[in-house]
Amino acid sequence: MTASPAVRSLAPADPDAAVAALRAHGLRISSARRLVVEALFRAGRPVRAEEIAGGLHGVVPPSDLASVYRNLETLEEVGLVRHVHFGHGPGLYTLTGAPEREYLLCEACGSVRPVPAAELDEVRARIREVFGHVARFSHFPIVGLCRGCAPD
Amino acid sequence: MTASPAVRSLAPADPDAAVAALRAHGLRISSARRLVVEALFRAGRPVRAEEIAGGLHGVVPPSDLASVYRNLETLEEVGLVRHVHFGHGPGLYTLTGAPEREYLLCEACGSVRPVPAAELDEVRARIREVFGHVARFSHFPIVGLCRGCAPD
DNA sequence: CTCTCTGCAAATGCTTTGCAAACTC
DNA sequence: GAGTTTGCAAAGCATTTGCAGAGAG
Repeated sequence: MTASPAVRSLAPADPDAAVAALRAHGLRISSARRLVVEALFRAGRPVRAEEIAGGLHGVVPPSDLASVYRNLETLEEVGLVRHVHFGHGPGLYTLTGAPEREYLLCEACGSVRPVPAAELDEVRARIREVFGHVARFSHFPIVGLCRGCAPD
Repeated sequence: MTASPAVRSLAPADPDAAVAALRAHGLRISSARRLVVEALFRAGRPVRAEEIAGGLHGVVPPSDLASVYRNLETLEEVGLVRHVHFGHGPGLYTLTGAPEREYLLCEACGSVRPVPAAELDEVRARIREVFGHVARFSHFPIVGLCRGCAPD
């Protein structure tokens, strides 16, 4: 069984593929929308809406913050984007990807450790056994103390 | 080995004990401060700052929102209070307690399931084995699908 | 040509801050 | 009295919304 093109459509490899996916959803491709997509690909990590609007330090042209938020929302509805909350700051937006990543946040040193979702499957299985609950750590990270900050 | 009085001081059983703990930290007991403490004991569940300021539906006298926030912050510093975030709304404040509770949040039906922290110790152990990370689920819940909402 | 999407500005929701007066110790 | 803490008002930050005009299909 080989990977079908349909599978790829969930995690486009580049901005053009992402734009094609948007068109497939009946969405129009404005320059503002394309820009958000480009910015997310360029960033390659979760970023604030404001960074995108600000042009990612000159990497893409600056654009309107409200439009960025509207587009991020649209892209989330379509499943191309998601966002995470580390602590109390603004939400951080990132492309949904393969491999999907989930996060461990250290509340002592502030470090964020992204891990492929599969590495948390054992933990997920344990949670499901005990509570019948299927856990996702992609919207909120697993908060605690990283190896360096935990005692002994 | 019997429980010492010192251990109890971390989780006062009533408003007076809590107030005594505050005094022990050199804090003054104003009526606004006492009121926040009373409200948290009365609520018995995580509540919004605004609910406290609003008097918890007539249970305590209404008070100033800014003072409520300031006092919640002070109480958190002292370790008497903590807060949780379920989704995007306001933070919810609660007394630190014995047994401490952590939360499972269903993103489909919105249900919140509080569980004694000890019930998550196995899960915590697994996370520590794999990642060396000591997890706490008290600031952010474990988000996912509850038993009723998860497929098969 | 139609309907979506944008840019701007203003509004919203939660939380923090400045400051003079009130209160605790 | 000295030093906290309050209440009020205003500011701050992230995000959302209204609306007329621009742009995509």
